[in-house]
Amino acid sequence: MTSTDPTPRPSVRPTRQRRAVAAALAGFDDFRSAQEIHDLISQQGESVGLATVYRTLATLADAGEVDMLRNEDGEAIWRSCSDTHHHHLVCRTCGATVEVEGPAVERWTSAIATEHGYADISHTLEIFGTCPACR
Amino acid sequence: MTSTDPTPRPSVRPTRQRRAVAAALAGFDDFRSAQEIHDLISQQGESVGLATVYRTLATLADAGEVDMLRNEDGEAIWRSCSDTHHHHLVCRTCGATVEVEGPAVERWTSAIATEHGYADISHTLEIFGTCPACR
DNA sequence: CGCTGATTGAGAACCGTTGTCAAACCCGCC
DNA sequence: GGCGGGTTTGACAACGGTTCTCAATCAGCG
Repeated sequence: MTSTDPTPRPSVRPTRQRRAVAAALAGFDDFRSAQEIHDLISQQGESVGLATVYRTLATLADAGEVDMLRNEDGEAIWRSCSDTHHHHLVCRTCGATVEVEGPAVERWTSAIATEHGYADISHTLEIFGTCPACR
Repeated sequence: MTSTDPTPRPSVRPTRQRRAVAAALAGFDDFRSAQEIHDLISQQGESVGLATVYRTLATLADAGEVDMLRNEDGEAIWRSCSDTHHHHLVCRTCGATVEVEGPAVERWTSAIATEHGYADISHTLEIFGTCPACR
């Protein structure tokens, strides 16, 4: 509210815990739940509280550095991501993930939305299947 | 496992409770949570256990008579639907929903999946925006 | 009418996620 | 190097949606 406030950014500190979460994410190339990430960190000898893992993931997601989506059970799963808009093809058995881009889909969704008079459009599209290795 | 089993269908009985859930669903044309549906039934003087509401919704969803999807918090929300495969254009302000079909999207997703060797494909696609009335 | 399997409801259990709050920590400053 | 104050953390409780349990009840059929 105070427009004269001289410190607009809350200053995110690079702590050991945040580094551990980032490292764990870098070690995966597919989507993992917060608990799995927490387990991996523990197995590597580090100790980071589960609440901190959640907090850090939420921060990273806000910053656009990780994708967060929900599996079919409604659980949140995370993965580091490229910075362009894209969708995912996820193996529902092993979690193997392929990033896919679909200009056609982008065009189709905005066309449909415009056609119905909807503005300020966003969309979610995820594809689930069984990957070659899991069949 | 017993391929000789003579009664493949478990026979779903049309009970008072199931009728109440169906009636509640018919009264909405947008997505509602199980608890909201349960509340509506209570307000109408009927008494149906929450667990029964969940069970009935799950059954209806299996039968393809209602759509179930997840909002951004991961909660399940339901709505009665037409029996063809389709997606939704949902107003993020008032919840107004338009059912849309996208043969192009269906084709695109299965093409992408096949291309990467994924089988047994399913997908989720929802479009969010602001409807004409809410702008 | 009586049988039998399907269905129900109340509440406990479950589980992912978020809130609480005192202790620990980081960083700029003296 | 030592301080000071806001940031971050972790252990744990709390929360909320969903599912499970199981005895009581019900629906349809002979």
